[in-house]
Amino acid sequence: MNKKNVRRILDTLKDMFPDAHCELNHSNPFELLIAVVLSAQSTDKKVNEVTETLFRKYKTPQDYVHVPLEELEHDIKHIGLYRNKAKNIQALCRTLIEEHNGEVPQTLEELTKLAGVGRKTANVVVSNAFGVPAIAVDTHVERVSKRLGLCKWDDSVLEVEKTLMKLVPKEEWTQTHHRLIFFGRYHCKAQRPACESCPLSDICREGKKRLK
DNA sequence: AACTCGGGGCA
DNA sequence: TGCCCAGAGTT
Repeated sequence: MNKKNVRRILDTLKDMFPDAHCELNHSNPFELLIAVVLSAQSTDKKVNEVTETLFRKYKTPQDYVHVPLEELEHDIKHIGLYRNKAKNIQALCRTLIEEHNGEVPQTLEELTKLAGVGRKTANVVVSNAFGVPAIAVDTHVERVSKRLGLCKWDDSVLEVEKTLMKLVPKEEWTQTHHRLIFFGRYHCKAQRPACESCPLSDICREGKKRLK
C-alpha cells in the first residue's frame, strides 16, 4: 500500500466518522478495563446494558472479589462467555489488589499479564484511559484493513497491528483505530458491506469484487 | 493454527 | 437456522 492511498484512506475515514470514539460507557480506567473484558465477542450495546447496573453495585476491585463467583456470573449473565469472564474478572481484581495497589497498570506489559486481558484489550485501555497512542486490532479492524489492502489477507492479528502502526502516523493511531471500528461497524459490515456507496471501493479488494 | 467458550441480535 | 458480535486461553 503506497503512502498516497494510505493518506486518502485516513482522510476519507476522518470525513466519514469525524467523531469516532469509544462507545463503552465508563467513568474511570477500572470501569473501562472491566467493560472491555466483558465486550469480548459481544456488542458494546449489550455490554453497556449490563454495566449500567453492574457499575452501581461494584465500584472497586475489592467489591468484585468479596462476592461469590456465582453471584458475579449471575450479574453478567446475558453476555456471552459469562463464566470465563466472571472468573477472569475476579482473578484480575485479585492481581490489581495484590500487585498494583488496587490501581489499573498503565503499560501493555503489565495489563496483558492480567487474566482475561489480551493485546487488544490492553491497547484499548492504554489509549482510551491513559492517552497512549495505540491501535487495537479487533475483528472490525482486521476485516476492513484486509479489505482495503492496508495489510495482507493472511496477516495474523499482531501482523495487522504492526503494519498499521507503520503506515499510520503515531499521532493518528488512536483516532484511526476508532474510525476503522466505526467504518467496520456501520459501513463496511462483515456480511453486507455498502460498496455501492463507499468512497473507497476503487482501491478496495472487496469493493472491486462486489461492484464488478 | 484450530478449538472452545456462549447468550443475544439480526436477516 | 446461520452468522456475527470492540477476544483470550489452551492444546
